[in-house]
Amino acid sequence: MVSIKDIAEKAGVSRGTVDRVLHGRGRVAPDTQKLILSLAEEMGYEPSAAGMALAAHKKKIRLGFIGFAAVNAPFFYPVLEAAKKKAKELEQYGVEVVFFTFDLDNRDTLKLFVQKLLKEWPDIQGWTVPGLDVLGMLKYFADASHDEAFGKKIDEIIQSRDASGNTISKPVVYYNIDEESTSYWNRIGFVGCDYEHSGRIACGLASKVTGGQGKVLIVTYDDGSVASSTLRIKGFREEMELRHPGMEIRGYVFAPDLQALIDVADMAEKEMDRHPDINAVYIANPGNYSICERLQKKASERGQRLCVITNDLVDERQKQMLRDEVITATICQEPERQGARSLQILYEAIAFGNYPEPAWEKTKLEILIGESLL
Amino acid sequence: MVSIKDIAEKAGVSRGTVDRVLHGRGRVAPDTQKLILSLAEEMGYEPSAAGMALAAHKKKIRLGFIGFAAVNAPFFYPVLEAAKKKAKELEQYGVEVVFFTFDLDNRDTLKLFVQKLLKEWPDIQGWTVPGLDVLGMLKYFADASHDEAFGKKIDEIIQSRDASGNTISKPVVYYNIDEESTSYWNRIGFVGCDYEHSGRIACGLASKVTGGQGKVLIVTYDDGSVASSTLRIKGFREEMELRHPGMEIRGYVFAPDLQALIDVADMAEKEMDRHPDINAVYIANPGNYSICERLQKKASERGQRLCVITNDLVDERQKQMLRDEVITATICQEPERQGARSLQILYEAIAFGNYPEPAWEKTKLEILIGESLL
DNA sequence: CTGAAAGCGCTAACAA
DNA sequence: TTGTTAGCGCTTTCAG
Repeated sequence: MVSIKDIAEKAGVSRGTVDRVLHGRGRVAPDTQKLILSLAEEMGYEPSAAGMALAAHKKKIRLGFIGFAAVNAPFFYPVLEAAKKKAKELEQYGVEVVFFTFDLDNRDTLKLFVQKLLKEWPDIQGWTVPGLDVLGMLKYFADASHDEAFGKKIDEIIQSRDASGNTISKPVVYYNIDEESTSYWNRIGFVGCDYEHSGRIACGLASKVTGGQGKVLIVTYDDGSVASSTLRIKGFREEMELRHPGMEIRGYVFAPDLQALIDVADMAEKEMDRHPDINAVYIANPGNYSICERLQKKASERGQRLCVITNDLVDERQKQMLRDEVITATICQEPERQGARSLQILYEAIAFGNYPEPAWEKTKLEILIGESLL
Repeated sequence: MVSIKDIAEKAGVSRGTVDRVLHGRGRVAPDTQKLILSLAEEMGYEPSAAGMALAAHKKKIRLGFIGFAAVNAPFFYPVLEAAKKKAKELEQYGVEVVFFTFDLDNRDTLKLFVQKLLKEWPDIQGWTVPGLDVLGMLKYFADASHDEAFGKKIDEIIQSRDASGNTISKPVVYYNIDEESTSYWNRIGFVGCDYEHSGRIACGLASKVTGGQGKVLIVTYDDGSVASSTLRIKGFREEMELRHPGMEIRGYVFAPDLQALIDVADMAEKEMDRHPDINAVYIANPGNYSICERLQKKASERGQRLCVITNDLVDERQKQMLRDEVITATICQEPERQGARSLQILYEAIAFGNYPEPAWEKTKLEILIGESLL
């Protein structure tokens, strides 16, 4: 192992100088610069991760993790758990992670969230957020609460000042959803799946299970405008047209407004009545999975089996449906990795100046069937 | 972050004493011991990973990775690549990894392997091996080559001496296959899949694709005694009997000896002729995948589609078959993780005394279909 | 049984 | 432009 000290000795300069050259900070005489660089090259210098990490302790790094309290967003439960585990790990590197969670359906949690944010933000050096327009939501919340003080603060939260007093945006890593439009902060990376690809895989599965003759009902638990499910459906359609000529889409059920969410299953049953040849259902985002049981029942009354494809693996009930073949397969997107890697990437950026390349770290799209579970 | 120094100051002792208590090395007065332990507890002491890693630099850790040169064992290519990547990473922690690879079909590589082993083994502090009886194979090789000197050395290779001069076995982490019978070395962990579970998943897939009515031909590219495929087949059968009453196994093709390997595809075709209702083939270990094309052709002559399940993802040709639906699905076992984690576990054991718990780190069993690839 | 001290590799503040 | 130095947290050796 060749260290900075070795190079310094061989070059007849101090360790500080070598450090400056290697990191391009501060001015160094061109000759020594060249000497040191070539020396580093030929001696095969590799920085010591342990040394760097130890030195980074002095930075007293604090990161903020913004996420959903998992009560009404079960998908985010494993994300949050994994983030907490990673936080414990980072603690061993002298890093503190502050968790800011809220539940969109619960104004109290939002209020607490805002209070905590107001208290803690100044010395948080970087953020991890679930690619939604969190700041926009907060602004909306501030308006709705007539909380002008908070409304004004929001922009500051993501900013810090550099040595010369200029404001600079703090680094932010997105997870789960990549929202490029929220460009008001310094997005350095994204950890999440390729939703279109997810839809293609769903189509492939449905095709194989139906012998290439799938007649498909598509169901989404949203108003049809949510990025994740529209992208999945796009992928599904494209794959179908490209490679599965025997398949057709028979219907598309979604909830035009929030109230209608409870009617989704009814609407889906009606579609099945209208199209008796439907033999596959694609549920493009997590929701109330009791729909699977209802549709499967309808199919069995006809003496058929239904291919049901879902996404993610959110609770024990869904797992049981997989085991019972009520759900044929579910496509997952490594939620644990989304929580863990987003924090890790942020840490490495702040501690060592390592910016992720490429910025999009794609999570695997895993196919799970009943037999995958234990 | 509370450090050993903080505890030492509060307890009015030196850092050395705290260290001794925390690691149970050396004798410490019972009172101070208690004091320090309670102090550590209440102050919430967590050891700093960076500090430990930096201090571990002094150990000059050298690890040995034993594996197959990937020429005739394509499964091991990604394993080896991942191990090399991990080795680069560990290099940044002051660790050197020495690679010892050989090709069982090539005596020259074996000879080189042995020479390197003889030269390097004394200061290698731990090993990573592909759970096969590598030492047994080497003994066999030594006998066959009349290389007595080497034959005698073999046992020493995995041993070192402790302070008092006693021989102790060096820690060894297995990957891919867990061979508990090779108990002559100190196996501290294993990274690999659950082969029985792999078979269960294969059965579940075949069932879903055949509407629960699969008539299955099982093919293995070995003499029927290799652990990985026999376990997979066991899992397949068990799952079938337990949960898929409509399925049946129609035939079982394997190669009684090495010569017969080239006849496997012929034998399989014959089985398909004998049982015209065969609609699924399970190829229980990697081999010559041209068999898939031949059997698929036979099926299409009958106007049928065949469900073909394979294991692992070894080359471009197999990938193309997946895309073309010649292979319906393949079940993978995270080869990259096997290479990377086995080294990481070994490092943490030697550097920090962290022994893996549980000893078996199970890799995921991933289902890949054509649409999973790009 | 305990303390003192050096050192692992790197960084950053300060002095020259 | 460069050198010096202290320090990040932990381990280990050497004295006592």
